[in-house]
Amino acid sequence: MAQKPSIPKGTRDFSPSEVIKRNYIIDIVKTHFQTFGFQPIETPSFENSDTLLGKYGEEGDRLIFKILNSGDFLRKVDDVTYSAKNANTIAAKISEKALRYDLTVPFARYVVMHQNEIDFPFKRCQIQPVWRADRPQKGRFREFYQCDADVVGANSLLQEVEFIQLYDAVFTNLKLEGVTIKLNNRKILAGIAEVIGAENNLINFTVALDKLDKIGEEGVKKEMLEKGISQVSIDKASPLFSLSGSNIEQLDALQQLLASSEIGSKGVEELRFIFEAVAAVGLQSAQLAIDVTLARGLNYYTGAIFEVAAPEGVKMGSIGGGGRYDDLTGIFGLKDVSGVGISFGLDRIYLVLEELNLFPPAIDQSLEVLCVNFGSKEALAALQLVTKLRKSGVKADLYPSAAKMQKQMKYANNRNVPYVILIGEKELENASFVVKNMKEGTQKEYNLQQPEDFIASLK
RNA sequence: GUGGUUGUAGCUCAGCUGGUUAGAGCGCUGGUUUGUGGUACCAGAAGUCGCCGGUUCGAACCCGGUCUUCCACCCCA
Repeated sequence: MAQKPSIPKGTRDFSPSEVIKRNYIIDIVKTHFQTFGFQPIETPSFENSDTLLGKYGEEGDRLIFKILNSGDFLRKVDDVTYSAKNANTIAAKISEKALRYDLTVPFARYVVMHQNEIDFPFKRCQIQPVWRADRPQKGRFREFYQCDADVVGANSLLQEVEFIQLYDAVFTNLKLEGVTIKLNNRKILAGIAEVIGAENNLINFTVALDKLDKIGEEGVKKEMLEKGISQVSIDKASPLFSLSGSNIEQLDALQQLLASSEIGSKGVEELRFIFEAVAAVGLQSAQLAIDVTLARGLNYYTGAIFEVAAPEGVKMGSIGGGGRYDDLTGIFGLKDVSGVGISFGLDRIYLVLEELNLFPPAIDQSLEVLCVNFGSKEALAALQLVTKLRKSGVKADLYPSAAKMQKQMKYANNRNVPYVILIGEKELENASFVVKNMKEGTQKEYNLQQPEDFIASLK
């Protein structure tokens, strides 16, 4: 080992306690996915490049990890292409596969490929890693997990309501209180653009609007001007910046503002339905808030747009997001299939739970009982006891060597083991075993033939 | 992809304008205590100063490159 080994930037190793905590989150997410009726699927880590490229915009294409072809791939590149030194052109020749960038596009591909086996509406969930050649920051990695739930083939707005409930159920179960589910509708954005006369500049308009909480009203207006939106249009959009009051009040204000726009009115109507339905079923711990500045990946959303913000005071980007896309599978040739879905950002939820100290206290308790090893004869009796404990479902272990007692006790202490069992010469003679409660420092003796008494005390 | 920032013992960090054998706390190992951890006291081990190159009599410190960390853009989970 001449050189210290390392891992690529933006990737991480997970230690035992980290894996346990990640699994804790995954288990909760998975449980609720299932109780809401979603069926799990998995797709390959890498796809054909043409499945992914062009689906996330120019910016997205740049962030897709491309996989080099096998063999003597440079042979396929002719001299003209080679000497032109255009990375994209050459990449297309030497790379035909790429790591998946999210779970939604592979899912769309899956639906199209399996359309004849699927019973629609199809509710699927998927928990797998994705990769992005992004520049890492806190909460931004190049390899991270997404937990997605989507429905295809159902136009009803009840789906949107259900996803809000799903978010609420998961975050409530995780004890993460005070998350805000922000809600918007693409139709409202389109309506606003129409009303102010910027419909040809919709994307620039919404991208700028999306930055409101970051750069403020003046910043947004400045960016809109730079992006070619007229001062007249910007002035007309002014009421948006002063939108306030309850969700219903904001909806009323929007309704007035968008009265002349058919699509905008439709968006307000949809949003109102969702709010009223959610109010009727109630939420346990999450807040639902209308946010007209919410734009997100405008590439394919056509209706509702969701984003989940961590509780106030936690500095973290969104911990979940999603929306409706009326024609996602269209890009793969299957028309008129509506889809709506959400995603949980596992890695960010982990960081938030860690910051707020919300993991269950005993979560990293990988061992309940450790038997001290006093030597070959005693260890055999201890192993028999350990075997019985394990059969009863107790996480038990025997220290493998007759090391110094101090060392064994210290090991138990460091591993957070609540009970240590001692079977030495004395105990063997009495056919007993001593249990030390590591937290309280007390000891109790049990009959070696009747470990049930001890096991019962653990429950 | 653009601009900036960081890297010293297992961990968290000191290290003055470049000057002999690079320090602390925690952790680790051993001992006080050969059947008792977490507290206390004593002792000890442990670092190619991220990596490569340059300037210099001399570099952890200055310069260049590179990797990594974090931050602001971009974008996003």
